[in-house]
Amino acid sequence: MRLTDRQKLILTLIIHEHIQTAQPIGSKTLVQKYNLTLSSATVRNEMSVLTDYNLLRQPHTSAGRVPTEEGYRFFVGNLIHKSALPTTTRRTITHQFYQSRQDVEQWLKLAASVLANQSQAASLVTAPHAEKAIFKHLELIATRGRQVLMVLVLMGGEIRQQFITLPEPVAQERLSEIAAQFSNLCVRRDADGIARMRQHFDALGQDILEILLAEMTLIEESATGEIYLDGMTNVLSEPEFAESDEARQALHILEERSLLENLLASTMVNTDVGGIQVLIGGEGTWEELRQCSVILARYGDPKSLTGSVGVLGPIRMPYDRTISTVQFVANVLSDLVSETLAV
Amino acid sequence: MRLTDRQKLILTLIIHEHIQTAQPIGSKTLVQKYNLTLSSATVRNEMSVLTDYNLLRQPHTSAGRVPTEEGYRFFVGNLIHKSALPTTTRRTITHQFYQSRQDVEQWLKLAASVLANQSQAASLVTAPHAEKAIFKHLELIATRGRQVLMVLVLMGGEIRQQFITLPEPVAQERLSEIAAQFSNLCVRRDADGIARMRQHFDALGQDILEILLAEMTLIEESATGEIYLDGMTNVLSEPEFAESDEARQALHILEERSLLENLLASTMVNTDVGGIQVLIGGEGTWEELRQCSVILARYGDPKSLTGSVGVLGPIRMPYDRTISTVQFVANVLSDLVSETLAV
DNA sequence: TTTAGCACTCTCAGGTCGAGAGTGCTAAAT
DNA sequence: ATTTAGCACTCTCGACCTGAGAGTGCTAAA
Repeated sequence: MRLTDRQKLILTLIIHEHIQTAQPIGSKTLVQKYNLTLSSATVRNEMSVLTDYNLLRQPHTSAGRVPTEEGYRFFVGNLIHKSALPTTTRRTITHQFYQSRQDVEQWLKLAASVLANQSQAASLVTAPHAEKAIFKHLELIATRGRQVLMVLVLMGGEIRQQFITLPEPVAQERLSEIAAQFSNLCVRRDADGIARMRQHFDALGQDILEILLAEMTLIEESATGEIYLDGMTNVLSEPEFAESDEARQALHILEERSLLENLLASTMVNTDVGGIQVLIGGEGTWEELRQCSVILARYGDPKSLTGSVGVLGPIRMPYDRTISTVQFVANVLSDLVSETLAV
Repeated sequence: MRLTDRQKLILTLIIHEHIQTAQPIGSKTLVQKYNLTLSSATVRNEMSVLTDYNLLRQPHTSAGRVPTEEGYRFFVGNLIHKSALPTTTRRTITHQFYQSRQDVEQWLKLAASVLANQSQAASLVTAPHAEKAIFKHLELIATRGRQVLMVLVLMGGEIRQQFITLPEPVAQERLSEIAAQFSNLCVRRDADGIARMRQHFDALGQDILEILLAEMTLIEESATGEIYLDGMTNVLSEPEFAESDEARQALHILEERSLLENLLASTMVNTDVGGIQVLIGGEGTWEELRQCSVILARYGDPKSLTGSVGVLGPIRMPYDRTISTVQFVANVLSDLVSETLAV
């Protein structure tokens, strides 16, 4: 599909205008508003062509034109000029990160909050997660009776805590001893590697080893880390969701962890760190997202820890700005992660 | 305000019917539907009285009656018969808890999910939190360079992790030594107690001690632990929120952590473990919740760890069932917490 | 005290109507 | 070969009207 420059201009203007007003745009309005040196009739003809190409659509005969999903896709793919985020915005964001508590959880929450505010849409951020779980450190803390708190630290900084119940009460000194043994023998090993160390431990140690293995397998199997959401109410205030329950459906995806993981997994599979994915109107696969667009980026260290960050908003979304924002936040997170967490 | 039995019956029936239909209820409908041995005229007279008492309201002259907030309050305060939750439901819930992973975080998520499903409303659950932070265990794990991962365990099982930056790189053995020193000297002490141990530590130890103190103070100052939410989309599907943005406002409270903490703090202040608070229509204080009711209970061990659990739904809510559910989930959590976490 | 009867009120769904915005087509102008 | 003016046509949207239906309050009788 080859468009003339004028057609591209008109498509761009219509999208631009529609994003602001949420209304169908007519030929006359367009000419007036942008002082085009064209008559409305000419614009009408071009619009007609764009409609044939399925880039524009009329809600009904004799209303203005509205971009189709394909229109948006063409726009995002070919016409968008990747504007860098204004320096002031970038400074504001960076500032917030560097003055927050030095804590991964805080950073992720902050990233979600910043994205939600900047884009006025719902944001989602997943914790950095390694494909392979590599052991770093184990801690066992007696609580009472046979209950023991197990804290497992992986290379890269992922931490999991869990209460386990031992066959019989064990003194704290004994637990610390075993934990130290693990931390010495198993550091930098994966689940298989740890399994092979089995004979170095006594009965109690072996019990704990089994639990540890189960836990590490569990971590590896989960496709993504913890998921942080923010700004869901932003989406609700968009006019296109005023009275249908389309918004409810879209937000439902965010709430249902398993759906969300699917979405992330299938979208991120081809995306490298630094890359960005734009999913417009569900792309035929996600029925519930027919009215929504999702912009996702990957952050972290490609070889070890990666996570996703993105926003979900109405199709009618300021793509250039939002894409820049998502990308910028992903970069900031990448920096923070590689500074503090890298293996 | 003294009501006759018949007035109480009529009020109860109207509330009951309105909760199901979300419509104003007329005298004739009421008589038919519930086979009352009364004429509609009599019911009309009684309705008129209840309207004078400000327990009922007419959306407009010559529509049926709708309960007022006060009506709901009277109902919840005086007329409700606390029905125990059906045994099967209780078993289902208990079952889910006892077959989940033994992990506080899992339990809280599960509690939120169960409540949201059972009540078809939004649910909120806060992590158990002690008024006084009492030290139990410290762990220091070298990551790289001067970055150290600090894991702090409090009596009661609250865990906080944080990256700290030391003035210079320190070997893991040295860190473990210091951590062990803390765990020995400071166990069962509060922030003040730890501060008094300052002279027992060397320079590095004192640096860490300061960070530790700051962290403990921070924990104490935060009124509640982590907050888990679920089922926000349930609220959106209620007919009264179909086309206004009242729902958005209400859900906004759930998203804005600080607002939510206020709500919890001011509501829970008079509530003991085992007790329950019902906040109907914002009670004049919470403008955004004018259309909503919040039901909250406290769980945990009154002397050490407590948290809140509750739901937020439309005013038009099946109070008896929802209250039972919230109370039941609170009890289950109390049991779990006192079994595994108690000091 | 309760109830039958009745006049009255108000909403809601449906229908009609004109204004306004926008289109596509045609024929003239560039 | 494009571009543009002109015009007939289409469709929505809000305003307005209308009648059916539901519900009320009051009065007088049971």
